[in-house]
This record gives sequence, structure tokens and C-alpha cells, in this order.
Amino acid sequence: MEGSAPRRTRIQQEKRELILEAALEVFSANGFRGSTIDQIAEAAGMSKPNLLYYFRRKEDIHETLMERLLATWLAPLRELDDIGDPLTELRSYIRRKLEMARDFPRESRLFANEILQGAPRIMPLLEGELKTLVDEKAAVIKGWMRAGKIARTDPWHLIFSIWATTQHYADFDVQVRAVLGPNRGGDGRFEDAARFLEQLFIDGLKPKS
Amino acid sequence: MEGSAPRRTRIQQEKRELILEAALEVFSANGFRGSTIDQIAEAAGMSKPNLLYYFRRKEDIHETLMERLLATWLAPLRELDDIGDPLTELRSYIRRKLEMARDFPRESRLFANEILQGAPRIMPLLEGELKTLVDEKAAVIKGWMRAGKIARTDPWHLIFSIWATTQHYADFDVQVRAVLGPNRGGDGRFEDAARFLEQLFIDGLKPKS
DNA sequence: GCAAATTTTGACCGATTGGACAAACGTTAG
DNA sequence: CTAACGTTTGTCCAATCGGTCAAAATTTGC
Repeated sequence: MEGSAPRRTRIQQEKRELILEAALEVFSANGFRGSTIDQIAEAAGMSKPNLLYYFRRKEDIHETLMERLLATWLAPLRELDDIGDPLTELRSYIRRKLEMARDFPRESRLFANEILQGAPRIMPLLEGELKTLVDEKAAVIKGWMRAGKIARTDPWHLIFSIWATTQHYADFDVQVRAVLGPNRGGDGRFEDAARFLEQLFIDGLKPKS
Repeated sequence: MEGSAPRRTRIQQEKRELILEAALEVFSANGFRGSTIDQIAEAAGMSKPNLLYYFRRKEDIHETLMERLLATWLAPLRELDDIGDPLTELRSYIRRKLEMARDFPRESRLFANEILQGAPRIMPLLEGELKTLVDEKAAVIKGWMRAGKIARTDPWHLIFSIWATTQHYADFDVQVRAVLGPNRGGDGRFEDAARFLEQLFIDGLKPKS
């Protein structure tokens, strides 16, 4: 990827982390164009020129953030294992994805923002790394279907639906909370969602007897 | 809503429509802050001051667009009818929502953008009109469940899942196409999605015998 | 302790932005 | 024809933006 080792000092490492954390907060809330370097600098507790000493361009921050996040974001799907019990594997995949929506909503929104704008900065990753991974896992799921372990469907659209339903609770959080209201929209909403999604996907995928 | 009738000339009506169409294109692709009045003006084929003659502020365009779209956007849910056969009603609701994702992706992305940024401009609508409508339809669905017409689940999360899965094909279109590749990502992807979603939701909601 | 290297800051710059404004242009009714 | 009204444009402005730069402050290696 990069030509040579960056070779950073202790301060550089710390400050870069601080900036990336602040940038995640700001970018995920306002989008790339909607965020200013000043906002990020303030959130990171430093001046704008100081921030620009660590990242020379605004886009560099975004790029670094995206590269890092993609790995953790795809981790749950990577763990989907050919060897385990199909329904158990899918159940824990859905649960992990929902937990990520709950625990890392900013990361989810950052990606959603990027995709919504046409993924100008990560298109190669989608067509490369992501497609490869999904195709691979779709093949695994197809294998389960052929073996009669789960009902037959389209594995790709199954994966899309799991993404859509789980990430919905991060990306559309304000809408979910507004509709559920103060009572049902509290902390319990993720457990309700987990129960619902398990019923929807797992019961729906049990092989027809 | 508004104090008095706007009383517009023919030219005003036409040009306002032109601007709103252009603004939908630009806003949905770049978000509110990412879009400039110049871009909208150019897309509408007029100069910036000319555009500002019809809408005095950038936010007025966005606001008008949102108000108009919300009605059409919620129309499918409004049509969900207490009287019809439950599974048929739900099936056609899902189909209509998916058709909207296919035929009006810009509208979908405009809303997604707004919600992602925390819905600063339409929060009252979410907590008012939208919540009322969803609560009402959730009650209808609950009635069907009590009558044993469909399997028991959480109606609110069922609605969220239908929103999430269908709108995913508009909002995350570039990702869907990138993952499916040139062959399966063509025009047929919506029919594949329709088949999958019908199986997922309708089969999954059939009452347990 | 001190010199070199690193980090931080204030001042500044050109480009872009949303919007104001008056003058020019077009349209229409009497 | 013309006066009143509606429409369009060029010019301008203040604010904000991403980014530069040199000087000051600090840290680090010896």
C-alpha cells in the first residue's frame, strides 16, 4: 500500500488517533462536505494549522478513517464459518451486525454517507475486496442450501437484507426513536430488534420439512 | 399550514417546478450542505439570482421539497388496508415500497440524507405525522395477529425492516450493483429482490399451523 | 544544558459560498 | 402606446472554506 514505513513519533501517533476519533464524530454527523477542518480541530482540542500538521489535507483524514473502518466493518461477515451449524452461524452473524449498529453507530453512518454520495472514494474497495468477500460467503450459504440445511433463497439478497435491517438501527436511529416514542424507543429497542430479526431470518430460513 | 394562498403566476409555477426538480437531483446526490445554489441553478437552466427570485433561501427549496415528498413517500403505508386480506396487503405494500425504491431513488436518498444528519429539518414531522401513521398501522397489524391471520411479531420492527430492506436498493444502490457485478447487477436485480423479500416476509409471516 | 528536531500558533491568502441589490429586460392589460 | 408589473441579469459583499507560512514554543537526543 504505502511506499515505506511511516515511522512516527509518540506524539504523532497519539495526536493522529485523537484527530481520527474527532473526525469520525464530525464526518459521521455532517458528511464529508458538510464537515469543516475547524470543526474537527475543535473536537480534537487543537488549532486548525496544528491539525493540518498531522494530516495535510482534509481528504487524507477521511481516507485514513475509511481504510481503517472497512476492516472492522467487514469482520462479522468474515467470521461467518463454513464449518459451524448454518442456522447458528447466521444467527450470530445477525446478532454481531446488530451489536455493531448499537456500539458503533458513527462508523455505520460514515459508510452510509459515503455510499449515499455514490461511494466516490471507496468504489474500488466495493468492487474488489467487498465483492470478493460477499461472493465467497454467498457460495458458503449456497452450499448450506444444497445440503438442505437451510431453505433455498438468493444468498446475495439475504446478505443485503441483513445489512439493511441491522444498519437501519444505526443509520436511521433518529427516525426509529421518533416513531417508537419515549417509552419503546429507549435502550430496550435493540433487544426488541434482535428478537424480531431472529424470528424473521432464522425462523424463515429453517428448511421446509 | 400557510397563512394565505400563494397566488402565483404561470411562470412562477413552471419555474418553481423546474427548480424543485433540479434541486432533487442535486440535493439527493450531494446532500444539503454539499449542494450549492449555483449547481441547482445550472441544473435548472437559470442564473443564481434568478433562482433566488423564486426561492429566497437555499433552505426554502429543501423545505418545500421535503414537505412535498413526505406525502408521496408515505402513500404506500397509508394504503395498507384493514379490510383486505392481511398477507395480500403486506405483499403489495412491500412491492409498492420496492417499486418506489426503483422508480424514485432520488427521493429515497434525499430522505436518507436528511435522517442521517439527524433530521434537523423534519424532526417534528417524524414525531408527529409519521409516528401517528405508523402507530395506526401497527395497530392494524396487531389486530391481524390477534385474529390469527398472521404470525405474531413486533409490528413496529416489521415496518422498520420493510423500510430498511426496500429502501436499501435505492440508498445503497452503488454498493448493491458493485457487489452483484455486471451480470446480476443489471436491470433484473429488482425482480430478484422482489422474489427474495416476498419469500422472507410473506412466507415468514404465515401463521404457524 | 544545549542544539537539533519536532510541535504549536497567529496571521494570512485565494477560492467558494449564500445572498443582496439595483438596473435592465419582458410581458400584459387598458 | 404605455404604464404597471413581473422577470432576469451583472455586480457586488461578507462570511466561510481549505490550506500556507514563518515564527514561536516545546520536546528530544546527546
